[in-house]
Parts: sequence; C-alpha cells; structure tokens
Amino acid sequence: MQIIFHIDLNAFYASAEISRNPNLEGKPLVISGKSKRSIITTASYEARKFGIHSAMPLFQAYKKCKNLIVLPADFELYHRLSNEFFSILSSYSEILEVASIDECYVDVTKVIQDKNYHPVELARRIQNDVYEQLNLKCSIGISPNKFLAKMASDMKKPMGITILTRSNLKELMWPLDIKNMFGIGKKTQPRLREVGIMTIGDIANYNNYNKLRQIIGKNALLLYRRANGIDNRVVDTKQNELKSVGNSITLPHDTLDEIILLDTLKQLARQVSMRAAKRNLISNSISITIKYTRFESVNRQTTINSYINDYEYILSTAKMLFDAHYDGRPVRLLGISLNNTINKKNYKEQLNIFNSTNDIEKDEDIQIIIENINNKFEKTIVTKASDISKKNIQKKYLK
DNA sequence: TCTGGGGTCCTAGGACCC
DNA sequence: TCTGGGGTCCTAGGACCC
Repeated sequence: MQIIFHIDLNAFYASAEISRNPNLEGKPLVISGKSKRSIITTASYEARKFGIHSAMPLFQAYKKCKNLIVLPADFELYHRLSNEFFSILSSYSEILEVASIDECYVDVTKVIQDKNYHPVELARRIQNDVYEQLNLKCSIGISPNKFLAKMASDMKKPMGITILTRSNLKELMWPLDIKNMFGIGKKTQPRLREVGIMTIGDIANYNNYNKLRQIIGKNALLLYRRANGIDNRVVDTKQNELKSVGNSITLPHDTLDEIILLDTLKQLARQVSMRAAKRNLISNSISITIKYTRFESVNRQTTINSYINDYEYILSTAKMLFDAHYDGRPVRLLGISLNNTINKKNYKEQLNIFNSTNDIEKDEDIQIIIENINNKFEKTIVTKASDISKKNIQKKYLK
C-alpha cells in the first residue's frame, strides 16, 4: 500500500512575514492591497481571532480590528521560501507534486520502508526540519491516497499531523459538512443541501447516488468514490510545469479612458512577458479578460503559429483581441494570459511534431513581428480585428 | 468607502479532416 | 432523391482552489 503525505504551510504569506520580522509575532496581521477594492489574501492566526479571514474585503476587516497591520504581498520572499520548503521535502522523497505555492503531495512509501520509520515519526521529522530551517509551521495529512491526505492535512492546524485511512474515515470525515469536501464549492453546496445531502457521509451513501448524479453530472462517481476513500491518482512529478502565466488588474475606478486602458494593457503585457521569461516559458495561445462589473466578464483567446513570450507580440495580440471584442462599457478589470505554456528547452521537441506547412506559417509570424517593430502592425491588427468582429456579429444574428 | 489575483480542470459546441 | 461518424483542435464559459 502507498503512503502519501499532503503537506501544507499554515497561513503561509502571513507566517512568511513574521518569519522575516519576528516583531510581528502575535499581532493581528493581514496580507492585502491597500485600495478600497482590496481583499485579504492571508490573515495571521491572531487576526483570525477577530473573525478576519482570506477573501474578506479590507474595509470589512478594518471594522473588525482597528489596529490591523496590513502588509502588501512580497512574492519574491514567498517564492523563495516556497522553493526552500519543497527542496527540504524532496530530500526525503523525490516523488513530490506541487499543488500550489504552499502545499504539495509527497509519496513517502519507499522512505518509510527503507528507513523503517513510523509514518508519524517521519512527519514529525519533516515538520521540525521545516520549522528549524525556515521558521514556518506546516500541517501534514498521512493517507493511502491524495484525496484523503488532502482532507487530513486540513483537520489539525497549525503543526498538525493526522492519519486518515479507510478504517477511520467514518469517524473523522463522514460527519463533516459538505463545505469541507475538496472539490465541492459555493455553487454546488446549496444545490446538494436542497436534496438533503448535508455531510460527506451523505455523499458516500449509495442511497443518495442518483440525486448526486442529477446535480453534479459525470463528476458524481468521482466524488462518491472519494467520499468513500477511493482515489487512484498518483503523485505526479510531471504536473510541476506551469500551464499558464497571467496577470490582471482591477482598476481603482471603472473607466472608459482609452489612455488608461492602453497603459494597463502595456503594464500587463510587460508583467506577463517578464514572468514567462523568468521561468523560461513560451506560449502559442494568448488570452485577455475584460471585466465590466463584478459579475460580468469575457475571456477572448487566440492561438498563434509560434511560441513566444516577448512584450511586443503579447501587447499587439492583446490589443487586437481588445479592439475586436470590447463592447464600449466602463471597464473594471483587464487581464492578459499566456496559455498552453511550454518550457523553451522543450520547444525543439514541439517543433518536430509540426509538419512542413507550419514552418511557412512561422515565417509569416516572424514577418508580422518585424512589421510590428516598424509600427505597421497596428494597421494589420485593425483589419484582422474588424474581420473578427464581423464574424462574431454574423454568428450572433444569422442564427 | 463597498469583494483580488494567481491558477487548474472540465464541458460543450463548432470547424475541419478523413 | 438529400447529408455518416470518428477524431482532433480551438474557443468560451464555468466551477473550484489557494
């Protein structure tokens, strides 16, 4: 049988700040932007005592705690600590799958066999190592599969260790409310409650399966199996390459100002280009997001014939998409993403898949880049953009 | 004064090819 | 007379997670 750890850094961003500046220890602290529209990214445990939690608007948090300390996110620090965290863990087992900046799955089956550790003993060693080297606390879930490990690491925080297996999941997991089940979010919860599915045990109960199937569809089987402790996914080290790189900005005020919109696109293109280049990633698919209100947004995407990450190309493509699809209303948020990213070093392999006609198309792309540098690209874009608009209008009205 | 920003995965429909 | 079926790629939207 496999032994999987799910390891999660507790209140990571806030803890990282405390680790850097111990004077913050024991103080109500949040990581957040400082504009009227900002929301809390992470709250320290002290701040949580005031009822402050992540995703809460900053103005509400201030109401709950007058002397709240607000720090901006320092992603350089977090990424550095995150990398060190993963590197400590991989000294125990190379079979490590990064799930997010502050959590991962580790397959420790072999270490436990080889060193004859009890799983809890290994977990303690890892926790102590991370705490001594980084001054960060983590929680560990110990289970025979990824789903149970993930559920387990959530049960005791901070510095918790929880064993969750098919023999104790009835006591530990089934009584929990469905909101605690990984994979069931805000939209699905009320729909399940309506038909009387209130706990994870209810999801695991075969008598409810038809109701579950009606609400969730194809995914019902997956959730039913997981609620029963069955999950065959392996810890996959290949998952660790980023598949997209994007940035977005919520503007301080909704705006129609073309200069602000263009400047924002430029800023986003620069950020995306720099971040992709830093990670050596290139992409053949660029998308933009335009948000008009909190609830209304559109995404538009286009695939190009070469893999790139340069500022000029990203900006021109984003502008082309914007011009083609912007409907003239005040804009709340703009975003640019590179999708389908691959590492530059794998580009050659990718090229081998291309057939010969694509090489010609690639040349056309290079031509377009040159035109763009000569500032002729805007013209090309306008034509292309209006073509797209026409197509869309036709799609809309000819049906 | 009034809810962010970074991601992943899945589904469904249309276009296109054979 | 009257329009397949399977596979793949692309796009858009939605749900979810941290």
